[in-house]
Amino acid sequence: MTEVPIEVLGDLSPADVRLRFPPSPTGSLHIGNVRTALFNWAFARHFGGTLVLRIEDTDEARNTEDGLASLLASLRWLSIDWDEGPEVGGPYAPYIQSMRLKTYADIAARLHDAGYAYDCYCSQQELDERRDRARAEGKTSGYDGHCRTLTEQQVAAYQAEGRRPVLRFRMPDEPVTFVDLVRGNITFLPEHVPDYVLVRAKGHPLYTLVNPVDDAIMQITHVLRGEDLLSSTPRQIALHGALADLGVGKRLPRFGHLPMVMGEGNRRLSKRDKGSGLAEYVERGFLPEALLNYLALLGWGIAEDRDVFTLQEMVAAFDIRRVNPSPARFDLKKCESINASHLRMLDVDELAGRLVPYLHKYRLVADPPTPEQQPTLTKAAPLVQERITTLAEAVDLLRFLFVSEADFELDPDDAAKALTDDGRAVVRASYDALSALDTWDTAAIESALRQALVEERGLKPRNAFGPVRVAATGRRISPPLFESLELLGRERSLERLNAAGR
RNA sequence: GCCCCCAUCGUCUAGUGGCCCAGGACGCCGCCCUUUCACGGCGGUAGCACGGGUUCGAAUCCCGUUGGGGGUGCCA
Repeated sequence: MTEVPIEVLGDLSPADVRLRFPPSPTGSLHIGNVRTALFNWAFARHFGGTLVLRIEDTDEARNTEDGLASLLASLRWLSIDWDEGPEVGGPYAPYIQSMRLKTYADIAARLHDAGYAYDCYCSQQELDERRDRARAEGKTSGYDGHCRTLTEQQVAAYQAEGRRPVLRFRMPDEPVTFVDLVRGNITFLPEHVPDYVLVRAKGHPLYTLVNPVDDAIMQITHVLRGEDLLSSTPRQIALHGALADLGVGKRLPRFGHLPMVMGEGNRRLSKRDKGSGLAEYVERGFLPEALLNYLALLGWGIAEDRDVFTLQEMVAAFDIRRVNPSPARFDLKKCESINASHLRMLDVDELAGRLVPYLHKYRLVADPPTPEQQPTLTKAAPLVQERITTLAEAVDLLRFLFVSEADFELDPDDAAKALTDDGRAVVRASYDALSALDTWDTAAIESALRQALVEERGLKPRNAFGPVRVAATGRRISPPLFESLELLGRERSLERLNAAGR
């Protein structure tokens, strides 16, 4: 009834807040990781604290060649910036774990010497057998503590067999309770949190060691991560305790576990799902600020009646305690809608600029646009602004303006439907009317076409302008016709009408 | 199996004991606007998982059930 309010800062001053985003450089950023990065970033920026980017590449099997470069590029595209990390340095450099192996080895040795961790000689097979048995008996599966208290003779015997030990953390025999920043109080009993491996038999440090160790060393104050890591939190808290005794790290970070991002149905959004990779969104022409806006909505909201906001607004309003703990499904339709809203919020020059790479991809404009292309693009941008959901959609809408006459072609399907015998007659009439014009602007074009087609020939606007649209733009779907003709210019317009009217 | 987390329209959510026979957004449907496609405007569709408590009063608190998610690795 009287729930204890969750303390976000405690006695920490806002500017001392330190968060981290610790991705593995495994290639394209996953959409779930983007969400995690965003929340950590927003939290740090909200308090004016520090965001650390740390590269967790100790699992060499998962790393890809240019993973780091593309990771950094992705974060930059998103405009998620970091205060310490690769390329910017910082007091705890290096921030790439494969360059910190010595540190981990030292700490592992100290943990071992102080008795916080012990050598475990159990073979994989023995582990599996005992685990299966425990499970069959309805007990917690996980390490059973077999090597916790080995005698010297037993150790000698194992070594004589040629066994190489792993380093295993000795979990304290007491419950672990912590206040999750999004879920409140959570308790784990010791019998449910078995001892776990810190270092492989080959001497290779595991995530279970390096992640908390670096959090401690780097003075991380708040850890925001996916709910999939909730069950491993008691282990990390126990490790932090041991590290503190060794003089590593000053304070236990506070943890907040973000809801999972789900894909279609009830599955976690996985790398294999369509729409799970950031690259797809870049390619389709989502705006980074819109994607981030949508991702924020998965678990967080800025206000009751509002779901479109800027990053600045998010930073100002962000409160981890207001994050919803239940899993959220990624809804592409809503994401597109948010993107469309952001597209409409852009000022025209900005939009024109953002369109360039997409038009350039199809060689419709140069990047940057030529002096001849720029004015057309600037005038065309507002014509598509309310018609597109993603930047890439503008390509088909604007192609007719930038394509060379030699490459211009009519969509066969649209031409067949619009340029019938009647349709071509309409086009011829429009050609006659427009070629008589001495001013070439939207108003003059509109009145000439209305006069010739609607009034004189008695056509419905729909039937009158349809064939003209296809003749001039090549498609039945286009920006507004009269504006389009003006932008196309007199010469090219008449040429196309003439060609299509025949 | 065992442990942890979660539970309001199809989806994301507002709601922290009376303001809620539950509000917003996306989607969907209809109408209006309209030179196409859109934008915009208006209207509609649809939900508190179930069962017990507590209380004058419960979507809101408690317990249970059911359902979903996560974990249970010499992955992270």
